Amino acid sequence: MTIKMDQKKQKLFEARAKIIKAMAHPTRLFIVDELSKGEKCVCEITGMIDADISTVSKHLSVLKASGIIQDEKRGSQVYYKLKCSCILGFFNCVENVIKTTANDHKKLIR
Amino acid sequence: MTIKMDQKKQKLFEARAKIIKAMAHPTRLFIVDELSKGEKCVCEITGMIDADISTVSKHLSVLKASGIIQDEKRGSQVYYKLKCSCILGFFNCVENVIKTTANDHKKLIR
DNA sequence: ACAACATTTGGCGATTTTGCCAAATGATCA
DNA sequence: TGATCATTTGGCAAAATCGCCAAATGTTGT
Repeated sequence: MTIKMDQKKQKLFEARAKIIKAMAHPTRLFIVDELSKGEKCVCEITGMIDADISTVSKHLSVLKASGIIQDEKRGSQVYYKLKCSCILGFFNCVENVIKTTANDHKKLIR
Repeated sequence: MTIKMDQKKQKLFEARAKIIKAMAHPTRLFIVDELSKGEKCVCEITGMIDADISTVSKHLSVLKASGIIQDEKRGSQVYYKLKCSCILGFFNCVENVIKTTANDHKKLIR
């Protein structure tokens, strides 16, 4: 019900938003950043995050449902890894936006 | 209170998440996509979206607050445009994730 | 089978986001 | 000045998200 005319277009943007939404949380962003260095099991990830294990698990399932990461069970542990390394391009651009904003603030002060 | 040890790291990921969060909505994604083709005034944008004008205006202000877009008033109209074209890299990657997921589903069916 | 470990799921209150309406603000023009 | 157009802001109810606890599930080793 948001974008006019085209039903398909609407669905397309919803699908895209779901993926971006999956990254739209500090903890999940941190997880993606860590996984970009290589696969990790849940216990390694929870060791780095100050939240309940169940909370971390839910963050992981959001990322998995979006198709950004994938899991693999080995013994009693579950290992997660990125499915698309292009995700890292996000960070570069985000950093760019942060820098630009910081620069604009400086200009205002000058 | 999410990522262990480092206070600065925490703030960094929060700042990044804020920017990604700004894109994490179908309507806002649509707006960014449209603005990637060139600047547009609010009335042009609202003409393409089936929602209250005030709703669109609020979406625009979220994008503006995140530093992704900027506005410029000309006469009685306000024109918006992207601040960083790298934002478009997001779409490519998102499309990639969607395709990969679709492929995985096909494999399951086969 | 039982205890211990790793992870996920259910549920629930607290917080945040969303979207509409109505009202306010600002610019243009008669 | 008053009317009208363009846009933003305030407020509020509905919906979605977040994070904890407790409980369930699955695995390993005894």
